[in-house]
Amino acid sequence: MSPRKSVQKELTREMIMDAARDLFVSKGYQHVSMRQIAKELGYSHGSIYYHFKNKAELFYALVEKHFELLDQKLHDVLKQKLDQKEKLKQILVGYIQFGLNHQSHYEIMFLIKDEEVRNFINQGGNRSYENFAQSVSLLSGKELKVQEIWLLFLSLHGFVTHYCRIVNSYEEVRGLAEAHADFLLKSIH
Amino acid sequence: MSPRKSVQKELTREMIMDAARDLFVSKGYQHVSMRQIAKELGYSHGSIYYHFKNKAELFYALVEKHFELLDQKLHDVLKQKLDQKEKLKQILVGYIQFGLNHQSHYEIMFLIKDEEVRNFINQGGNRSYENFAQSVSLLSGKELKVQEIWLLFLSLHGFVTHYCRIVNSYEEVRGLAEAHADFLLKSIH
DNA sequence: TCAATTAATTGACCATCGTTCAATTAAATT
DNA sequence: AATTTAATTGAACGATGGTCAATTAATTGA
Repeated sequence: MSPRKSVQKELTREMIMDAARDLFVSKGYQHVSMRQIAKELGYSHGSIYYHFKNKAELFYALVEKHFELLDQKLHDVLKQKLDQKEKLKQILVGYIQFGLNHQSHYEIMFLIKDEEVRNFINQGGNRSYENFAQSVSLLSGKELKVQEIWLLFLSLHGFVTHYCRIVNSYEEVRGLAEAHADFLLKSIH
Repeated sequence: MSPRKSVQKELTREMIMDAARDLFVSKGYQHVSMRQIAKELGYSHGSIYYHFKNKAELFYALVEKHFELLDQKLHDVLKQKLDQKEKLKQILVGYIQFGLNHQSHYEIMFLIKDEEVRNFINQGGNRSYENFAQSVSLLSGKELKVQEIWLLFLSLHGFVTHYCRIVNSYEEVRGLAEAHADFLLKSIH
């Protein structure tokens, strides 16, 4: 009701991000409004603009955290006790798994074309891709052209893109995802 | 200015589609408004709703035609004088070419997640895919699992998806597209 | 301690969107 | 010529993302 609430009740970036995450994940970027997020929090929509420049920046703040998660996932696979061939497959499958279990964020990371959102991306995306590429290169056992790794990535990307929003979780396409990984690995062996 | 203009100046579905096509292709589905289309035509925005139920249906009317174009393209490749291996590659490359030279429509055909638009699709998309799959199967020379063809398609799809809107035409990535086709063909040979 | 300053929140406001629909007028039908 | 039908208009609706003066709490300094 009143401007400037007592300090215990002050809105924080974290509070906004928590509310926004749920909505974005369940409804997708386009179908969540700033007013909905504010309502969820019990604040006016204007207040969000005090903490985030606009909707795209708010979403990107969430996405950044998810890039870290993707990096973490890769790291986890690498330190598993598996032979190289197995690890390599795990990386590919793990990438698909990540994409399908964080659909709304994957959309923003790699799918959204909006100029606005576009401007925020790229740093995180490139870093994540570099990690991916280097790991594949190391584990493949043979000299791979950078181009080949890129094409491999695009092929994984196609799988995720297609099943994003068609499917509700990775589990629904686990078998096909593994087949896709095998299919692609044939190209580099 | 007046309702019900003289019959020579009557608005037609074709007129609307022509104006809309240009706008959609240059700006993308999301960034074209019904008012813009109407303005382009010199009519009020309401008039479009007399000819099309809504924006999604208008767009889908355009997309249907592009599916026919895609089918035509496939047909053209098939009747070329090439050995099977060459034809197969041409199909893959041709698919990418089509996607990148009709970006805004490709988006709707295979990328858009909006419920509204979703409902209109599928018939055309499935038929086109069936054509693609059957051709690949015929030309591959060996018994391919349906699953393999599907994964091949998803891999092509990833390429198109990524370069859609990053690039302005197929020409800019011709070399890479051909490399992608070669890369994928290694998986089924 | 209390005035001045700063920080956080509000909600009216703007321009835009897709869509609906009563009113209007030209064309077609009787 | 009267009536019916078909096509077009533009005001209106309920949304959207975003801005900003006004307001009030917290903080700072004298």
